[in-house]
Amino acid sequence: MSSPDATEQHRFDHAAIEPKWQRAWDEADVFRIEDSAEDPEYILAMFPYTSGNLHMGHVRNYTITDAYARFEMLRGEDVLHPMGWDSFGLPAENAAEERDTNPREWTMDCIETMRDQLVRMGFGYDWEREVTTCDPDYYRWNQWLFKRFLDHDLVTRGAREVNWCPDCETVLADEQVKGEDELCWRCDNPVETRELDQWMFTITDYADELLEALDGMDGWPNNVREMQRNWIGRQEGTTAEFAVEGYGDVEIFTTRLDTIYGATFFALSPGHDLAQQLAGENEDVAEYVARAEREEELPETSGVFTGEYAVNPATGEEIPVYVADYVLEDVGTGALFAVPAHDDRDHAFAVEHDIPIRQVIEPAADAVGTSSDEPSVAGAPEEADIDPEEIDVRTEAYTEDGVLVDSGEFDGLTSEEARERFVEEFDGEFRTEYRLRDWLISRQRYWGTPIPMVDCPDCGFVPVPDEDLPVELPEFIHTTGNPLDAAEEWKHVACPECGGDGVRETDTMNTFVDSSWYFLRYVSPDLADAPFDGERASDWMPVDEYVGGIEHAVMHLLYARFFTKVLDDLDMLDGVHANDVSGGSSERRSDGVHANEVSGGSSERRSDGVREPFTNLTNQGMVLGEDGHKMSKSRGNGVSPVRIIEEYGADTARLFIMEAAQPHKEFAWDSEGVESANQFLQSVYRLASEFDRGDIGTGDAGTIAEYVDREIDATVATVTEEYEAFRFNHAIQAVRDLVSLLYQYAEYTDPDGETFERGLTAVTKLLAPIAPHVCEEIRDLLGGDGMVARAEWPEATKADGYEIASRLVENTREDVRDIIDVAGIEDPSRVEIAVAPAWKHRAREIASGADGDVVGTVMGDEQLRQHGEDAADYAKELAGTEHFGEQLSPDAEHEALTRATWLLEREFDAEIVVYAPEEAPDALASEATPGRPGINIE
RNA sequence: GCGAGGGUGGCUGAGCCAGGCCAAAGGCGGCGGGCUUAAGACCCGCUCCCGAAGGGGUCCCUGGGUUCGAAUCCCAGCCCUCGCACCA
Repeated sequence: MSSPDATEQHRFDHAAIEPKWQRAWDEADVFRIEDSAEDPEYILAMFPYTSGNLHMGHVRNYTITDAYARFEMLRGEDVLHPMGWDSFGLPAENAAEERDTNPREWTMDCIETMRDQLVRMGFGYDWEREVTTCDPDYYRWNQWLFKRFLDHDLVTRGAREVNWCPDCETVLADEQVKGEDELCWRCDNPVETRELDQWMFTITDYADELLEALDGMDGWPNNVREMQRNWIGRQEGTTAEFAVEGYGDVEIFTTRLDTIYGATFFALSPGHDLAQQLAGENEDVAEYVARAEREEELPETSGVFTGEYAVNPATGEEIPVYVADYVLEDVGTGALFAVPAHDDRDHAFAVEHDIPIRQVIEPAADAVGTSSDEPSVAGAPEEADIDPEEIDVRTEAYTEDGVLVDSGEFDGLTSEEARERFVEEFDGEFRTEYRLRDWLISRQRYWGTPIPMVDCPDCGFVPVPDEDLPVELPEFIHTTGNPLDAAEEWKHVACPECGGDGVRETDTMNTFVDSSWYFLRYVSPDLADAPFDGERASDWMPVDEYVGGIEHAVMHLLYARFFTKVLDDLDMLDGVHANDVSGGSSERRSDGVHANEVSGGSSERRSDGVREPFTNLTNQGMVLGEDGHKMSKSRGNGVSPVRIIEEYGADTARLFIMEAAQPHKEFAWDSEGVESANQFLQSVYRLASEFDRGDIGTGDAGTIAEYVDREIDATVATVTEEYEAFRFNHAIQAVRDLVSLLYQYAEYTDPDGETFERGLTAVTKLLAPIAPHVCEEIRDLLGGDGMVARAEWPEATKADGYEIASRLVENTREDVRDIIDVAGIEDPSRVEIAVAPAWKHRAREIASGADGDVVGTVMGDEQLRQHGEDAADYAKELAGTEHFGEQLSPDAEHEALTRATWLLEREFDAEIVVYAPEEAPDALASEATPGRPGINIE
């Protein structure tokens, strides 16, 4: 594999250096953060589920936070960058079954393995803050918090429809029901639905705030906020009652009360109480309801007439009542008045069932949409009117707002006015409906947090007293159903209230409860008398940078927001809002996924503070397999992090991942890219090593050193900006360019030792957040004080006029190339370069300030007139220029080109002469203009 | 259907928010050269068209518009990706 060639001695061995530095960091407590730290940068990655192995998604996620955390540390920030384990959950039970062990042992083994892998990746965590959710010291606080929620009426218990596997005797999550046939994932038996009493958190109490606060969260990607908005699904509408003779009033919910005059039938969902009742009396209805229950999906227009009629409160008319599957039980009230003229589904149903279609809304330009707060652009045609004549509701529903017609005395009202008006007219009630349901936290599983309640025949459900917490899990029992249910000894307990025979609640909590506040536990992981130190949490929160997968866009991120708001309302997080108002708003992220508008009118509640756990959120993109598809076992395109660590080392893996794409974008694994990352690291090491051994001779400082110095400063400035903006790939590119420049420098001449070392040191620090091990090794080699992990981030700004000078040099080089190419010059021996004389700069200056008569203004200048014809010609040229970019002074141009002479010499292998402003031969100087020197090639 | 994000040179992908050396970064692929016995790796150039001195032409999904000036801003359309959805 390795032949001992010359460069071999300048290679590093990742297998040797990585563990070495990992140990060194650990021994020096580099990543410890003191409790006394004040408002540290809180950088957090979503903690992993303890599946047993890190995958590339984890590696990417954790490389991002680690690099950023190290960067902030180097800049002198206190950094909180903790790690923990999302370690409860059903897979552990299954694994335990398969392997004949128990979930605890299995999980603990997984944690050991995964922690080891994290360490091997070189991730710097404060392991003293490690949090493990399946540890009783953690989940006791789930129980404690559950009780506080209970105290504050945020817990309810009620019947819910759930998936039930009769064979396994347990509830299943939706994800655990396979395919269209709805089979149990474990035993392949058909799943039933059952109504069970379940514990729930009333997250719906916070629906409005959860929704409205999203507008101000400009550190979050738009798509996540939108997904949460969709999920919460607020609908503002109206309820009203329709009387069905003999059966009383039926409540409906509608967002289009304005169309009520057009209601030509009434529809109930098959699950609606009245539908069920009618099924008992009418065979057709019974048959249809049964069919709807049995079959997954009925045709959209299916339905059955019940023989009953409902009274339209607007018209007093009787309209037929149907049971129809397209009416959903859990939307609104499960009953609606149908307006075929103005709703697509109602329309289709009416056509199918031969029900009249009555138009009651006509299009009207000024009634479309809501208030038009944007004055129409001058000259633009009026808001596209739709000709009422062109609307034919017999063929298609007209679903836009408009003006009422055929609505009795209300004709002419706009839809919006009508909705307001009709609420009173027809005894309706404004109501806001949500798609969001209360959060069902009950799970009939073993491996979770026991819900701390005791069911007493006399007292009902009684909470376990705080002093008896935690309710610990009993020994795992292999059984088909819920092992807690089978744990007889554990289950039977005295009622805390009356002392009588009670039975423990055998449901455990959904594991999303664990992850809804773990970021608070990191603040004070060992605290014994509270879930977290409120004061410190108030100072340290919110999390400044939260990074994780998009799959948690709704569930976890919504629950965590909910918890944070509740904890604040329980006065456990006093300072969070106060702190949050000023700090933490995200300036960065020009990645386009963030909000472009901040809500103007903030609600009153928000003025109290943001009450949000995560200021900036980044969803890292997926790491795809080499074939461009999602990595999966079945495709066999997975790449194992451990294998990569072994073969190339953690630094290479980290570098490759970070340079492959910006964090939020997906990218495909690419073994050539990995190879290239590795080679780059080796070449950085080689350069340092050669320099260290004196293989690179050193000479005097001169213009080349000046050039290199400026590039070093520029690189430092660029890299700093790019890190701040989470564009690590751009940062790496800049470092690569600098390394390449250093190579060229050493190749061209004996470099100035000081400059060269400064360059190497800068590279080491700039790269350290991403490839920390090699950088430590190089720093060691160069004899730096202490570790890079604790070094100081270099400070530098780009030199004055740096960008303009770079462009000048680059353009000049390109021009030389062009000329040689186009003129077909075989072997240039001499290149003469002359910057423009000062008077041209002056002319340009004057021209840029002139309005109108450029030539006149320029020639009006006494000094310029002395240049006669030449000045006039140039003035004409300038007159045609519309935009004057910034340019360097003649001297600065001369200096910039002189500094870059070596690059030209090196490239063209010719003598290079750069004339000072007034020294050039006239012919050459006359060609030159500011920013564009005259060039002569022989 | 509603909403969000996109469409850039052979591919990938920056730039777009804050319009101006933008024929448009970087990478890949391709071409030429260096190094090498050779291959690989590495290094240096080229890679829209025309051009015998740095010039000209065309170009950033399509079509309009704003502007002295548009890949960038505005309008309309087409297409893609994602989220939600028999949602009253």
